[in-house]
Formats: sequence, C-alpha cells, structure tokens
Amino acid sequence: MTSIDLLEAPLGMTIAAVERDCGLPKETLRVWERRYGFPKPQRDGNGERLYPAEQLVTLRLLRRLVVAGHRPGQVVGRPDEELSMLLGSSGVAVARDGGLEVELVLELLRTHDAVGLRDNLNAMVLRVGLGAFASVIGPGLVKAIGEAWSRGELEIHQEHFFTEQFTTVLHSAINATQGAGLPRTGPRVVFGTFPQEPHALGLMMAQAMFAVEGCLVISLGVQTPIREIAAASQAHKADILALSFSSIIPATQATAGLNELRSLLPGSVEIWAGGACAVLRPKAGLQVLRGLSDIKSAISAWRARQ
Amino acid sequence: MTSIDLLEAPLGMTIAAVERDCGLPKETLRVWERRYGFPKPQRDGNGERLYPAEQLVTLRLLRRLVVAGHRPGQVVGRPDEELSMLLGSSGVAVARDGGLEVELVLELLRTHDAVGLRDNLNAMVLRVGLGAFASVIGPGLVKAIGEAWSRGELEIHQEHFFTEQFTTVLHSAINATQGAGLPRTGPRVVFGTFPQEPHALGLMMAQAMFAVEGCLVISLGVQTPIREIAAASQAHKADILALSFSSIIPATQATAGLNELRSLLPGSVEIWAGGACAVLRPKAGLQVLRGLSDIKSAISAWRARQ
DNA sequence: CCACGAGTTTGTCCTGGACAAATACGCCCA
DNA sequence: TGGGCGTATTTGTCCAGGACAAACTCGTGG
Repeated sequence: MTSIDLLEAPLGMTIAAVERDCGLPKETLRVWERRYGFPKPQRDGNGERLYPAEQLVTLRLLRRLVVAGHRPGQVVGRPDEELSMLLGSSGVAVARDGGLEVELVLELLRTHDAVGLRDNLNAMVLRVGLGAFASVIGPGLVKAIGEAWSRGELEIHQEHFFTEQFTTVLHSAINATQGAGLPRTGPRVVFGTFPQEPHALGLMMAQAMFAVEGCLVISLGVQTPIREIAAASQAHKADILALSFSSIIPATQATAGLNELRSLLPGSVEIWAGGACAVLRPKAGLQVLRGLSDIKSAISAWRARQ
Repeated sequence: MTSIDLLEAPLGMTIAAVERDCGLPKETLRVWERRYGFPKPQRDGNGERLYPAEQLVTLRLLRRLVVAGHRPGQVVGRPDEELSMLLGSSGVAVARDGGLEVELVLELLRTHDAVGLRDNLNAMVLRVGLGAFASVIGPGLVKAIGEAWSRGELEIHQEHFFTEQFTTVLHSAINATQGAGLPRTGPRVVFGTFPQEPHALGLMMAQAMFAVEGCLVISLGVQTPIREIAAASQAHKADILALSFSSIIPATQATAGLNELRSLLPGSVEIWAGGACAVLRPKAGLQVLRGLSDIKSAISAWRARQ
C-alpha cells in the first residue's frame, strides 16, 4: 500500500511503475543495481527508489537488447549512444522500410491528426482487405511505432492514441466479418494471452486473420489465467485455442504455461501459438505459427485434416 | 532462472506460478504466510515454497473475497466451506431488476453462446440506438455481470469473454459514427483514465455518448500518465477532456490528479469527470457528470456557452 | 447525521545472501 | 580446422525479516 505513483513526479517513478513500464521485474532491477551499478535511482525520504526519466529511456533500450540476445553484463552500464548503435546493428535492421503506410501514419501521429488517422486506417482496410491489413500493414505499423517510441520520437500519449484508433478500426472490421447470416466455414477458435502478457494488438491481428478465413472467433482478451483459458476452450467447444506471445514474456514461462494447458485440455483441442516470442518450439500437441501470414495456410491444413 | 514449474508437479507449484495463477503478488503470499499462517506451502530441497493444489483452491477463493471487499485478516485461515458461503452471500441486495436484456445476456453467457451474444448485442444497438445502448443497457449489463461474477455465478473467463464482445460491438458502433464525411457539430473531446484506473468499459460508453452527439472523440485508452493526458489534450486542441473513474480509485488520488490536471491545462480546456467514483465534487474548472445520461444535456449546455 | 482524529490493518518496499538454470569457455579428439 | 563435452561464469529468482505509509475502522463530538 505504498504510494501509487500518480503524477509521475519529476523526481522519478517507483520501482513498481518501472516494472510496468519497462517489463523488467523488480527483482531484476534491484540486482542490476547491485551488480552493475545501473540503474542508479534516487531515493525518497523513506529510502525507496525513484527512477528518473532518463534512466527509463536507457532501461527500455537495455530490455530490447537483452530480448535480442545480448547479455546484461555486456550492455548494462554503457552509454545510450552505444546501446542504440548495438540495437541498430543487431539484425532486424531498423531501416524505415515500412512502406508508404508507415510513413503516412507516423506523420499523422506527429501532427496529431485524429481525423486523418482514423479515416486512413479505415481506408487501408477497404483498399487492401482485412487480411492484408492485419498481416502486413498492421505489424509494420506496430513495429515502426514501437521503435519510434523507444527512440523517443513519439510521446507515450501518441502511442496510446494510435493503439486505441487501431483497435477500434480492427474491432469494427472483425465485427463486420462475423455478422449474423454470414457463412462460417472454418473452425471455432478461442483467443487469449497468458496473465503476464498484456499486449493486445497481436492477438487482435490474429483474430482478424482467422475471421477473414471464415472462422468463428471467440476472444477472451488479454491476461486470462491459464486454467480459465482451458475452461473457456472447453465451454465454447473450441476446435483451436490460439495464443499470442510478445517478447516480454520469458520463454520458460511460456513453455511451462503451454505444457500446463496441453495437460488440461483434451487432444481434440489444438493449441496454436504465435507472436514475437522467438523461443517457442513446436512439439506434440502444439503448433507454432511463425507469423500472421502463416495463419491462412494453417487453416487450410486444418480443414484438410478434418 | 529457477526451475520451470511444469505441469503442476504433484508436490506443488512455485511461488511465481501461484502469482500467475491466482493473481496474488509474491510479496503478498509471503506476508500472508508470515502474518496469518496461511498459505503454508511445503519446501523443496532448496527451501523454496511449493504450494500444493488444495491451497491453490483456497487462495483463489480468498482472492475473490478480497476483491469483493472482504479484508484479509477476516477471511484468511477460514475453512473453504465458510469462504464459499461468504462468497455466496456477499451479493449486495441482488435485485435482478436488469430488465429483459440483462436476463438474456446472462443466459447467453451461461450457455457460452458466442454467436448469440454477438448477434444480440449488435441487434440491441440497432434497435434502441447507440445512445440508449451505451447509457442504459450497457451500464445495466456491466453492473449485473459484475455482481453475478462476485456471487460466483460466472467464471472469470465468462466475464472476460463478455468484456471483449461488448468492446468489439461498441468500437464498431463508435467507428461508424465517426466516418469520413459525416458532419461534426460538437466539441473535440479527448478521453482517458488515470494510471491506476484500468477499467475501460465506462470510458468506452462515455465515448459512445459523445459520439452520437456529433463530437469528435479522441481516446487515449486507459492508464495514461497524468501529464501525458495533459499533453495530448493540448496537442489535439481539445475543447473537453473527459475522464472516467471507477470505484477502485481512491478518492484522494482522484482529486489530487484532477487538481494537477487543472493546473497543467489552460482554462479553455474543460475537464469533465464521471463514473462510479461517488466522491467527486464539482469545483471551479471541473464538471462532474453523475451518469452517462447527463452527457447529452451537458453537451447542449456546452454548445450554448460557445 | 456527518466530520474528524486515533488506532489497526495491509500491501509494498528494503537489504544482502543464496542457489540453480542458462550460457560461455577451454579442451580433447577426429 | 571443426565438433562434442566438462568446467566456469553469468544471471534471474528466491528467501528472511524488518519497516513504513496508505487505507480502513471505529469511537467521539459537533
């Protein structure tokens, strides 16, 4: 019941707020400070850590590097410029290659053009179709905006605003595909994420991909306890349970959770996992999709199996 | 990097697994053990806690009770039967007065009828209009489902599922009102909630009410830092900043945050607050809306003032 | 009946130590 | 030179027990 970090004081954010913001557990933040001398937060009157904004920027960089495979001992403590260089060189080629759509959306965000953003997102769906929007344009936008944010080129509120608009447009399109009377030719699919996984956009884009293939999509939203996911899959008589993993979820927890789910569900329910979490491995009773574009063919394969 | 808590070992689950499963933070689990003597997990060879399955069942009951308002000191340590009874009786003057829509939706949730729920929600919007749906039916549904959940009549996953469907339908309707070319006669309104406020449904219903009145709605979603809310309001040249408060946010923090926002924003931006948080009081530069139905007349008053 | 102050409860934070899983490194052998 | 394998280092997570402030309860007085 310690003070909630409202009005994120100019002095800094509490350790809990940093955990939320950067996705680094409190324990890791403390042990990094002990071992590497960074982060070095100030302390409030009660000796509690207060992380200033600059260190948050560095921590976000560090997290991306660690996720990308660098070891903390090698990168924690280096200056920001060096970290950015490492990030740039560490594969994934920043390269503003996003295409026209990405440039357009970034410009609309920079100019705070709410009307333009909504109209253009809706227009993109109509122009290229929901499938291409959700599997190509959407991931490109999400990636580019995440990178722009971690480079400090976008404010938090601009990212929030984008997420909200994107969500609205996607929900609207998904709802339209599922209307009464439309034929349903595909499997019943239940969607969810693990309790530690708050990232909703990947899940929604996956939903869209299944929806355009004529599936019945049943979403639980994000952060559902594992046995609730299992219970929902059975209650809805799902053919497939689709789970989304971003890179923030530790690989060990992802595999542990998947194992538990597999043991809770009958073999008739297939489990499909996808997302940026690169460490997932297919095994008996678990199908791993490398990207949103794989969904179409995976559904075809499922149909063939029936 | 501790052991993977795979398939709920017969000996028990690690503390991290319990945190995920029950939603109780590790620190709370340890301090409950220290203070109340429960939970009392076994220890592995290394002295680490291993929670047996029975204690997990109790912990899930306890969490529901605490969320429902019971204090840990009163309930931790009681036998399971007693806890279940408390859960059953904690319904505060139930009164299933919800009307036909509420009964219908509860029944659809009980029978896990995904298609029926979506079709009926969409049909309700068409039948009564978005305004009545968002100000009358929506709040009734949310309230009834929250109560049913706290009585244990609905599972967590059923509530998740409802939230997701309701969100999709509402987003779809809001998106339709804001299409290109439609006339906009009302103010520009930015929406958000404070960082401690994760409840999105109230915010979305408010959005819908403003949208049907011809406003330009610009949502930041939930849990935006206060100075990001202020920055967004100015960047989007908002006429009104609309904030939603559920009852989970302490009144002191709500007022403190509102004061800070008022001081950050120019007088030309009105601040409107609403939601279940009953303690809000209007003051200079702050308008308090008692319910979603007040929004229509408040917008008329705003128009008259211009 | 409501407001206010003292007392209790409760969640979160702290330190510094420990350990096992994961990773890197050196070595031997082909 | 290159590929397995045993050892050394790194790193995330856990532990105990103490502390404190926010939130809540309850009794008192206007």
